[in-house]
Amino acid sequence: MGRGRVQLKRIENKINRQVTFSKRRAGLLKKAHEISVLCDAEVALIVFSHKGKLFEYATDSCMEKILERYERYSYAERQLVANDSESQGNWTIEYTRLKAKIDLLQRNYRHYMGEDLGSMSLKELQSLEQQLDTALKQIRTRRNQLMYESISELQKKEKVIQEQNSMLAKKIKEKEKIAAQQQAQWEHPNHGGVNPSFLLQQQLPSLNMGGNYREEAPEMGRNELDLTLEPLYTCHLGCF
Amino acid sequence: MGRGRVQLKRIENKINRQVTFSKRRAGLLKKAHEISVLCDAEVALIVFSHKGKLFEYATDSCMEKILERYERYSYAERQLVANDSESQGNWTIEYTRLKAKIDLLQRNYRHYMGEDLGSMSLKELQSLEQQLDTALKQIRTRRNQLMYESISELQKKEKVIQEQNSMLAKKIKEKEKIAAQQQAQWEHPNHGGVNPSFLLQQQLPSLNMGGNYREEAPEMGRNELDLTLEPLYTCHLGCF
DNA sequence: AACTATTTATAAGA
DNA sequence: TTCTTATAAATAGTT
Repeated sequence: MGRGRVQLKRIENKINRQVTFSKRRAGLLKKAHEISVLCDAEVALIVFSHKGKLFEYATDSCMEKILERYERYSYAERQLVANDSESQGNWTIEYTRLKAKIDLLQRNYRHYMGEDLGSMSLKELQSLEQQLDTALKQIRTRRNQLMYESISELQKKEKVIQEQNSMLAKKIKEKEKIAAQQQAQWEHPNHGGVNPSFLLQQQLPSLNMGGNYREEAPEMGRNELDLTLEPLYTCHLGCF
Repeated sequence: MGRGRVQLKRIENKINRQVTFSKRRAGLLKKAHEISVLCDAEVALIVFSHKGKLFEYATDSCMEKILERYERYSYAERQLVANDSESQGNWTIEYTRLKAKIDLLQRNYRHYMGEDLGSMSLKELQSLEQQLDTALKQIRTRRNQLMYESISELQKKEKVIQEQNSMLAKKIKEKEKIAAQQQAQWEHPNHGGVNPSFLLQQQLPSLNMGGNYREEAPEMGRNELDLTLEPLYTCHLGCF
């Protein structure tokens, strides 16, 4: 249906295939829905694109129910509701089925680990290779995403801490000012006398050093260092 | 599509509904197959008629495989369903154990497919990445090995066939020589007379043509062509 | 089941 | 991706 007769074989052009997939997928889902409504049928449609993306349609949006029904139909023996009298008979079958499932999964898993490849055909190998390649890409994308997230979180933290630091710096500056004023007041009234500000004079240089550090803080890259300064300041300030 | 626009609602007339179902079902299955082939997609289609009859299509006739893949995709929902049915049930411990095993395997498997990576830490992702990378390398090694094996086998075959060809060529050359000698013997004794070699003279040109082909044979790339010549030669030789 | 008038789907092009 | 359009396909109603 379209401007040319179509060959029933894989479309080699990638772009073309993608476009056709997009269109036909829409058509297929629509038709599935139509037959479901018009004819009162129960339809389940699952489509995985070449790239592995999932598209699905299910009557009444109840895929699991239909798949259950399908399984029941395929494995007539299967019964989920187990009454004690009935369950005994079905048990063996169910058990066998599960074991088979495990076997299949383990085999697949081994293949995904690059083991036990001897039994695979060239075609299977190529398919596996492509799938793994895709998976690896996805994993790397996810890893990068995680790393970026981690980085931006660290940057946020850095910002917060820097703000804290500059706030603390401001506080200390004010305290210094007050301290200087107090010193001036004390020094002028009692010339040449021994006074209690002796202790304060000893402490001032260390406070000034702290002041210098504070000015530099906003340009610092390592927040941990700044953080360790905080209790020191608090301690000094606590002396006043 | 048809002689009237169609309302998207259940067809009440039973006969009509049945006929429409039949027609549309065929169309739907066909389209499912087409998108699968054209776009290299994996399709599973399940249709239960109103009466409960099952119709299905699956890419590569492997419904279970596709359903497995689907289940892996919609893992979270499946988990809920599983928990529900487990809580109501008389399941034995063994059954639960097997199911747990399957869950674990499927989780790992999903990770190997590059799906459901959200729950993994950076460290886990890096480990997975490395493992997959290793697996991929092994798979590619195995694939290359298979291809080399295939190539060397073909080369062996080619050699055998070429030897066969040159043997046949030799045979024909000898036969020609004998034929030429016989002709010479017949022509000399009866000068100008009509003789039975008339028939042979007619055949010689075709034999020479065959001879020319034989000379080229060792340089030919396609053995099949040479093989088809074999019965022809045999036939000509049979005339002597 | 076949036929055919129409409606739909869609391939190709923009 | 989305729109348009020419054409192939699907199919509703009929025989």
